[in-house]
Amino acid sequence: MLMSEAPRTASRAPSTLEDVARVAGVSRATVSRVVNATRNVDPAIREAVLAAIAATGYAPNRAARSLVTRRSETLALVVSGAGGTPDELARVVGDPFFGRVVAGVISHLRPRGMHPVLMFAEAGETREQVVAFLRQGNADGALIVSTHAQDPLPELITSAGLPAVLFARPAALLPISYVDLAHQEGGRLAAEQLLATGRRSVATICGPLDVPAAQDRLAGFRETMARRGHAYVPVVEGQFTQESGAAAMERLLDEHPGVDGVFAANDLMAAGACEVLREHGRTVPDAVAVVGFDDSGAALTCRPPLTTVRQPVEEMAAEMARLLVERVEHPDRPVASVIFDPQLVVRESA
Amino acid sequence: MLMSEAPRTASRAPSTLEDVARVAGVSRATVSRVVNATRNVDPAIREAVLAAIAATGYAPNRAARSLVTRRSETLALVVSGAGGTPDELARVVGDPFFGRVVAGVISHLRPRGMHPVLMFAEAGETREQVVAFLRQGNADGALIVSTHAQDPLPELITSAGLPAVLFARPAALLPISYVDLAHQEGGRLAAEQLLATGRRSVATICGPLDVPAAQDRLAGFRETMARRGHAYVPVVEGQFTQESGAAAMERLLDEHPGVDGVFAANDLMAAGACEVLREHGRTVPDAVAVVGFDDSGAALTCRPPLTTVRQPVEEMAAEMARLLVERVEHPDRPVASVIFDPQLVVRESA
DNA sequence: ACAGACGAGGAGAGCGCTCTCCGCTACGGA
DNA sequence: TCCGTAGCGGAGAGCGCTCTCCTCGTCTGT
Repeated sequence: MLMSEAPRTASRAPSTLEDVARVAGVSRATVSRVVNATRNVDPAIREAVLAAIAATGYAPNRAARSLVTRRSETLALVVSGAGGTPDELARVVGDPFFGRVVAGVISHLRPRGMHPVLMFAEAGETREQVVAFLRQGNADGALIVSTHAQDPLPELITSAGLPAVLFARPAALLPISYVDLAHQEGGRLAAEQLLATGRRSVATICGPLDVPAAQDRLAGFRETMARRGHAYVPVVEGQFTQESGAAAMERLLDEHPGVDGVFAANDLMAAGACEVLREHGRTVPDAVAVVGFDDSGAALTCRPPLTTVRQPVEEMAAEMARLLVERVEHPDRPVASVIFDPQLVVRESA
Repeated sequence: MLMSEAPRTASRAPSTLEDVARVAGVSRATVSRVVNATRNVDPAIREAVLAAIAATGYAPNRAARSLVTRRSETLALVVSGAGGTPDELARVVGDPFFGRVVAGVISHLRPRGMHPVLMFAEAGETREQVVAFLRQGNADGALIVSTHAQDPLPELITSAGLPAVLFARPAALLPISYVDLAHQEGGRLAAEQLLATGRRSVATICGPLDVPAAQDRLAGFRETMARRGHAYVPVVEGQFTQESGAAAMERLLDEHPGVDGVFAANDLMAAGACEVLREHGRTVPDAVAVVGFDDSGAALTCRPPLTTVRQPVEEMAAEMARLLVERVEHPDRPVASVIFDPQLVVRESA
């Protein structure tokens, strides 16, 4: 192929409905009806229109359509609370959790010919940008994944009257739809797995206690342990990072040397714990069993591979998309929430 | 906050330019000029308009604007060649490489108030969707990251006359802009590191040889080795997967038991090689040094952490965005390419 | 003091599409 | 035979914005 004159499938001026109508010898309205399959059209005319569309290489102009339908057929996927630097961004985006969210969202949107716009909001101003973006009609609604519990974005979106669905219940009471996991149930699964493998001295590394999900995981874990006769369970708080998990494990070994089972509120902390245990010569799972949470990539790369509590993230994300599309189409319906059940994935660590 | 009557920052009918004009007592044109800072406007009038905008809660309608400007102020970020199932999607999106690309793109786009639309194209039909999406004016251009060398999307886009920038040089000669890495230089860095650590019997696990990048890495590696007196270097071809890296290492150990240094053309294969070496009781780096390529997450989770050749992915992605924006604004300028230099990251494996 | 130039606001024509009417034809029942 | 009705195509009015003129007022130069 020569560099200079590339073949022009699309010629200079893109063709319009008017052009197609002229070629097909019908009115704009009829072409529109064929394009949108909006009313019965005589088969012969339909064919003629289709031929004209092919001949002219017509592609409907989305801006013109949006202008009258007041719909962009686009959703925003907002990661809120992410840091602004490329490094932090890369960390968030590179997180397998994010990948699973995107995959779930896409799986619902793609069959509908929709594609998400990716946005990241952190400092005050970028949150306003998100709201402005939606208010300008760039997107019909927002799928919001907050990395922090106290994220103000849901409130902003709600008070602007824009459709949105959250991943995880908002910290404050808000008239907004969300999907979430039965975190307590996840804590219960972890407890039962540890007890089932015969552990007698069990501790837990919980997540930051201002995060509702971390609270719930801990509560479910504790309650189940208590119900099985373990009234006291040592708890150390981590920050959902591998380092904090390692530090917590050090402390646990220090204060409770006899520990033989650990539930970490996410896989990253569990991986940190495993590393510390190995350094201390405690084999996993023989000396100490470890259960993680999330079933992230860390669960697989960890040695040994982690037994963990899996969130059906893809399904949850797909449900978010479903809820949002539904809300965009029927703004009058009440907000809804869907809670998913976690699942225990047994690998080698417990 | 009550669930029923949320405060309406944006009232029912969004206000238009017309509304603002009426409130400010000026014409639509003047308001437009203020909004777009397109011409000098009398300070007093300007203030009045600004006040009216605040009072009405006006947000410009993007569809209407796009209709006349023929610009969507949106770019598509296309991952082409990705699998269609949620699992495969999650794998691609969860790849730290993708995260770094997104971070780089965002870092350039966000200051300009632009946000990328995420699209995945795999089978034939979804590629057409991407083209249709662009032709409808949903996005002004495409940033394309192909996972396979023989991806037909660049050709499709080019022949439709749509602006696009590729990550990595296209396999076929195409009038299209791209950014790429000096892969040969990367191969050279790997060779020199292995030689610098005193390795005498060096082999390489190269990537699929239909991928230009794999060829270049191999060529750069070989040439440097040859120049340093190592005329023959055993080569085993891998498929850029951890399994293929492991298999290649097995074969290398079998055919060349004396090997004491290995350059794997990506980190995943290097990780596979490390695992096999460990199983065979060869310590890394003492018995065998291993150098990877990419500096992906695998380089860090690998035991020992990999010495590897890093691509400045964020910068490359940002440059892609820059090139594309430039091309959208000046379609008549010739296509351009920018080649980045790799960097050796020394960790523990070599 | 007057002509010319310049600067700034207003009027109005669309951008390409959807959607509500309206009109025409064909057909069925009384 | 005639009217009611269903079905389908056409006409035309915007959707909210930008942008090109046009007009008018003011400022400069002689």
